[in-house]
Parts: sequence; structure tokens; C-alpha cells
Amino acid sequence: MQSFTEENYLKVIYHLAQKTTNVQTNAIAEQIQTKPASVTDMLKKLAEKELVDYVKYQGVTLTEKGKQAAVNIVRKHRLWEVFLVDKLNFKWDEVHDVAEELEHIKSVDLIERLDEFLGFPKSDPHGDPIPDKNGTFAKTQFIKLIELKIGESGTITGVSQHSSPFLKYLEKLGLTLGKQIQITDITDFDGSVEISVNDKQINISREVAKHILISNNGKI
Amino acid sequence: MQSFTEENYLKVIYHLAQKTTNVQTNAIAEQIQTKPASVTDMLKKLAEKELVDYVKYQGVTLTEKGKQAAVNIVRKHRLWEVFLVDKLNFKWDEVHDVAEELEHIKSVDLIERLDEFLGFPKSDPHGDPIPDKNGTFAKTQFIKLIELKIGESGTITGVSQHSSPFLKYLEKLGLTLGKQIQITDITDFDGSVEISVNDKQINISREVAKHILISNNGKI
DNA sequence: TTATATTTTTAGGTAAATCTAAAAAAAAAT
DNA sequence: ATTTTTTTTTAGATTTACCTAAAAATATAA
Ligand SMILES: [Mn+2]
Ligand SMILES: [Mn+2]
Ligand SMILES: [Mn+2]
Ligand SMILES: [Mn+2]
Repeated sequence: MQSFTEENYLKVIYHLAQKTTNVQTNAIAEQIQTKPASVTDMLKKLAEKELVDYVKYQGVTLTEKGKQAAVNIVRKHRLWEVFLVDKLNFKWDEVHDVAEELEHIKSVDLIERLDEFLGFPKSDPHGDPIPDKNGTFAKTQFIKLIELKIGESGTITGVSQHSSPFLKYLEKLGLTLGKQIQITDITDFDGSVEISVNDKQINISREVAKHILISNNGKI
Repeated sequence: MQSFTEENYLKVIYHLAQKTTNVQTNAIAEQIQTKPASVTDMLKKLAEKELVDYVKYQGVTLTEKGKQAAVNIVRKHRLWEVFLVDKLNFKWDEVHDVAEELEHIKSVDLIERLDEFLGFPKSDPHGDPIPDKNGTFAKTQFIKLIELKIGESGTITGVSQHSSPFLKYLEKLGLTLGKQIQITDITDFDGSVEISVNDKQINISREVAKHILISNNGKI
């Protein structure tokens, strides 16, 4: 069994490993909100427990065992987020911090029953896939909204930024999961994107368009 | 805010204070599964934070602030137990340990919404009252089953022992919350109690009878 | 290919919550 | 009123997860 702190390290390493294979000390420190020196200490400990492969100065990768543990925490995090939104009427921008705590509750039985209670959801309130109890989940293929051309359309199925202000902003614009959108124009001047959603035309900045994930896209 | 460990101390002191006004160091140590020396250290710390009144060698009592904090943890513990039984189909003997973890989740919003989701329950799966968000709850008056005389009857509304084997045993006998019972005989030899429940006659030991709580009792 | 900058690690230390062993105080027994 | 027992506290260590400051390794730039 891992401690609360170890679990957080594993989770952070897991997420960072989506971008680069060898995860760097400083990157972890930034995520955990701690100092690089503390990270080095912890990496040694996790290596000792065979949860990561760690070579001095070369960063870390999760071992199979470490990946298993990390995915399980991600699974719990996302299931709790679904619970909060579906059952307790939280908004999608309010659930992350509470889920950060709930994801560390130990009982295996609890999470199996919660999964069942929620109807075995496949994705969380932000569109992120929920691993099943064996840790497997479909690698969904998204395209960023910013990558769509004029005239192309698709469905909003995820976001790559989970901050409360960003999510609140999307909600205000009506850009929520499942919504059908089409690109109607792209401004030359600043690259901002005009899209039609809910039979209305709205304009979003490049920065926002980068963090909206689209599936089922195609020309119409 | 209190740490996980401090919260556990406060809760244990609160429960022990139901029996004796001045709670003893050794009693706390036994409950927390730690050594008396560690308890002394923590009592100093809690006194420092004005959560307990502590006089060397004289035991402790909770301050108003400490009692508030303790009752809040008890509230969370019991609400989570209701959730586990009512929504996730846990048995009443399976919920305590998980609730011990869940009770430390910090969000105030979470517990208010959970309370609402559960329909503002007044008692937990063991018949223990759930304090409202202000910490107030009706002091229910129970009588122990062992105290009933032959011919007297009543309703099972609680248990004063929460161990899994005990609760499982009661369930097997059909002695669950809400059941109407009547004392039909008390054995001279060992003081064991014969009761009628579910139109059947069953026999329970004095020890078991001590831990079943009855309300609405009266002669028939 | 040196010099400079960045990243990472080591060394040495702190705070929280534990522990054991021994001393001190309080309670119970003689 | 002593002696004995029990309870509680102190003293001094340990472990976990941090920290700062300085040294070492690696990467980047001149
Ligand atoms: Mn989240
Ligand atoms: Mn999420
Ligand atoms: Mn309980
Ligand atoms: Mn209970």
C-alpha cells in the first residue's frame, strides 16, 4: 500500500508521462507544489518500492506496478467526479478539488460499488475516460478545436484544461460536453475562431480553442 | 483546520466523554491504538489550539470549539454510513471502517449536498442520531433490552456495539432496526433472554441483550 | 569547445506523530 | 501512614515528508 503522498506522486508522474516518456524532476515539483530536492527524495523512495524506474539525472518512468497504482487513482478520481456531478448536483468546475481528496479512500469494495451505482460510466464530467477495474480504457481520439478548418464540424467531447474559470466560461458560452459545433470563420488578425453552436454564432480565442476537444469531426 | 490525526483524537475524546466527564489518557490511547506517551503529546497540542481543556494528570474535556469539531466529524461519519448502506448496498456491519476514512474529507459543500441527497436522515444504520449542520441532535432515550421485564415489548432502535461479528449475528437472528420484540422469558440459570420477534421465539445471551437498544417500550 | 545557464542531487535540518524507557504523580491496598 | 500498583508524564529517538543552501551533472550558447 502507498501513502497519500506517494499516491499523489504516482498520479502526477502518470499524467506527465502522457507528454514525455522520461518525466523530469522539476516538472513533478511544479505539479506537486514542492521543491525539486523533495522530489528527488521521493523518487528514490518510489524506486526502492519498485514503483518507478529512476536513473539519476535522467528522470523517471513508471514501472508496470507503478502504472497500475496510478491508473487506479485516476479511476477513483474520475468516478468520484461523476458521482459529485450526477448525484450531488455539483457543477463540472466544482468537483476536482473534492475528488483530489476522495481518490485516496482505500476500500476496493467501495469503488466497485460506486462504479455500479453510477452505471459504469465511461467518461468523467470533463470527458476524460474512466479506466475499468483492470485499468484498461479505450484510447479515445480527439482533435483540438483549433485544428478544425472552416466548414468542419464535430462534437465537444472533452477539455484539456480543468481550471474552474475556464470551465465556467465554457458553460456560459454553452460549450458543454456533447454539443455539436461547426467552424464558420477563422479571423486572420488574431486567429480567433467563430463557431456555431446552439444555432448561435460565437467567437472564441485561439487559447480557448486549443483546450476544447472534438470528436466525430468531418466536413459537412 | 485540524489534521487527520487531530480529528481522530477529538472524535475519540468526544465518544469517551459520554461515559465520564474527565477523559483519561490511557482510555484515549486504547481507542486510538497508540501509546499513552503519544497521547500526552497530542493533548498538549490540542490544548494549545484550545480544542481541549487539559490539566496534567487530570485528563481532558473538550472545549466548545473542540466539541463543535468533534460533532462535525461524527455527523460526517454517520452520513457516509447512511450513503454506503442506502445507496451502495453495503451491509450495516461493513460500513464503519470505510466511514472512518470518509469522515475526514474536508469540503463543507460536499456534506451538505450529501445530506440532502440522502433525504436528511435522522439516524445512521446503527440507530445512532445524526447531528444537523449546527451540531444539534435530539438526545434519544433508549433502554437496554436487558433491562426489560418479562412481558414488556418495544422496538429495536439501536445497538451499543458496532463490531462486524456482533452485527452479523443480530442480522442472522433477524434482530435488525425497527423490529418489534417482546420478552417472553428470562432464564434463571444464566440470565439469558427469550424474546419473540418475527413471530418466532429466540434466545439471546445477557451479553447480547446488553447491547441492543429499545424504544417505545411498555407492557402489553 | 569552452563558458554559461539550467537541472538535479547531496548535505544537513525541521516539524508532526510516533515510539521506548525511566521518572513522577495519583490511586489503591495494606 | 506507608507501601504497592496504576496512571501519566518526561526525555530522548525514529520516521516521513518537507525545507534551504551548496555542489554536481547536463544542456545550451557563444
Ligand atoms: Mn479532476
Ligand atoms: Mn475530470
Ligand atoms: Mn461507525
Ligand atoms: Mn454508525
